[in-house]
Amino acid sequence: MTLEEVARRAGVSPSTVSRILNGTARVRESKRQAVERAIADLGYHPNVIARGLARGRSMSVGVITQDIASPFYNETLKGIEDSLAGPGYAPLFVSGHWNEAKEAECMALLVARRVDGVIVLTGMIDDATLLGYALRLPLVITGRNLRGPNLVSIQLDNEQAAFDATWHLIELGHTRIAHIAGPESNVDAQERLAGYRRALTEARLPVDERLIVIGDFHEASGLLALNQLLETRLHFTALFAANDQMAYGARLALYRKGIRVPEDVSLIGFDDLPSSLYTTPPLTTVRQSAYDLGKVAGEAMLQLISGQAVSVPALPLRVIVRESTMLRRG
Amino acid sequence: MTLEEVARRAGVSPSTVSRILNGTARVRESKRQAVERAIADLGYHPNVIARGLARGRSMSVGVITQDIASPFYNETLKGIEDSLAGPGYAPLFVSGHWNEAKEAECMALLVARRVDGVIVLTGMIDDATLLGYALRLPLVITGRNLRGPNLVSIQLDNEQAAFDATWHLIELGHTRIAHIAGPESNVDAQERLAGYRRALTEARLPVDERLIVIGDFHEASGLLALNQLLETRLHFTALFAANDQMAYGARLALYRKGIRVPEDVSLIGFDDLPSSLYTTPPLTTVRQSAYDLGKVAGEAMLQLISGQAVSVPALPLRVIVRESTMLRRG
DNA sequence: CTGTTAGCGCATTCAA
DNA sequence: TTGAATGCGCTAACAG
Repeated sequence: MTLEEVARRAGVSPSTVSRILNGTARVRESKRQAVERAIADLGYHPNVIARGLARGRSMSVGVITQDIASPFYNETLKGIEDSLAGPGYAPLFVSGHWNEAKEAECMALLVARRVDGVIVLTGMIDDATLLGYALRLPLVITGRNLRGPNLVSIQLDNEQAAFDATWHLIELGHTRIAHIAGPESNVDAQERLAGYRRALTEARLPVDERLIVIGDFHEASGLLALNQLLETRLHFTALFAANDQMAYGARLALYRKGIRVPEDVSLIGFDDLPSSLYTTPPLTTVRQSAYDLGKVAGEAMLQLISGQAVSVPALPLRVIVRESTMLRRG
Repeated sequence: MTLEEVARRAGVSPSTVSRILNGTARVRESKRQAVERAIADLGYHPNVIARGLARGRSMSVGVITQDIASPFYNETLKGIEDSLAGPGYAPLFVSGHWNEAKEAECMALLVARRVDGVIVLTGMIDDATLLGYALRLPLVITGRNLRGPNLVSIQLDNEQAAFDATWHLIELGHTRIAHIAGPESNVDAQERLAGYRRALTEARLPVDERLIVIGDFHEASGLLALNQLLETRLHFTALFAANDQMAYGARLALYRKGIRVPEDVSLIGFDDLPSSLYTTPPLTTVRQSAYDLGKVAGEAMLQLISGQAVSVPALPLRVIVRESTMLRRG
């Protein structure tokens, strides 16, 4: 099924069919109907590949994610998919696996496929390289503070949200609050740690460095971190994990030791993964709408592509109080 | 950067460059080197779109999933991505949202983009339609028993695995075993229910239909189902949920009522989601390697595309005993 | 072994 | 308003 066959069957020229398909010019009503009939009869679908070649646009945007199976970024991918679908764009997902070299490969792959833009979800690529890419195609990037032409970065106020999370614990009367941080190289992790510190400081509480232990954002590291914490025999009545997955790990470690949540220690996470509503007890956490993040990123990309001014709405973060935190006892 | 510019810079014809790029024919070593230098100098990347047009192959395969953010199928997508990456294929993910009409749209979108094949992860489209599509392009489909040219279906023995899961409970001494089933229209759900029934029957235990309640594979429905079950005031000491997500919901409902797992009721799920290792207590479940499923599907697709004979390795399912099941008390 | 010549299916000039 | 001609970047005969 080609456009030419449609044209022949409708008794018009290929250009006319193309015009009708794209609304590029006015066409006599009778011809339009003939063409539409032909399209229906033949079950014709325009070849997006050919169209891409001709127009120089592929109608697809690349998305570099770290792991397509990440419970947090999944939701973001969904948001991207939804925002792009309307205007006929398709996302092309590639995984960088937290690896700078791999990420560069991904970018090359996307460039080779002539995507019309790339959305980078918190990548490892350095800022300079990224600005270089922005010279060639529109870029939307999350979790970074970058300014540049052809580039928009979407940020969430991790620092403030971490402050709020820690503050929630403080308000509940906790003074010995441990923190499981994310990888030191990760900007989000740094900001969350900073927010934790600021909250303690503003509350005139000491920051005990021994109460801060580092994980890698996965469940296993949360479990490990908590065991480390326990080995120090330091006293603490509350725990702030830099993401929900690590909170899950910590929660299991606590369970293993017979330490109750929230009676013995209050636990708060960060992300509000869908499953956090179903942990036992349901996890108090910071909601960042991963879905909205994706949606906003996709919309920004569309604006970038079409040359419009981009406006990025604020993405609010807020503490969702559930049952894993409670007033300090005694 | 086009192939033509590379040719000019290397002092050869475009065809020669193309041959070197594709290994289509032997080329004099000196020219090869000149071309390779030119490619490096220019930072040239072949235009996959143009190549697709010329060859009639897009080097991409469509993947129809129900929800790109599904914790189970995520892993599968990852497997697909990995298996396709080697030979230079890229997956194009689209979500059907458990909706037959939407799925048809997805298929149209994929056809319009001229994907070289489509992998359908347990779709809602009926078999006949699917066989129709298989006339036009290679199809790999999971969770169904279909035979046909240009089509391979990958199945897991859900019935046997559900039997094993139920049997595990029976061996632990449970005789009153409830089941939270998946949607009646879903083949996997049907098979799991059948396996549950067969296990009871083989153990000469009565099948109490009131102990079977239907969910939709999401957490919330598991919670709801359990509450329904509790309202009947029927006695049961074990529960088999047709997937882990519903098991999570059920587990929370139990927690809310102060019913202990596994002391008061043993709980077993199905899927072995990554997070099932971190629930409290860690969930006994049936492992189906979602990742392997994807890998196998991707490999089958590659074989189909290249016209090779397809061989689908068996995908074993097995019960992973963790801490949510125990011997029946008293 | 290599260059020349046609398309792949479509959008887009340019004329009419 | 419409058709004919041209080209997007590449591959694949076809000659040599």
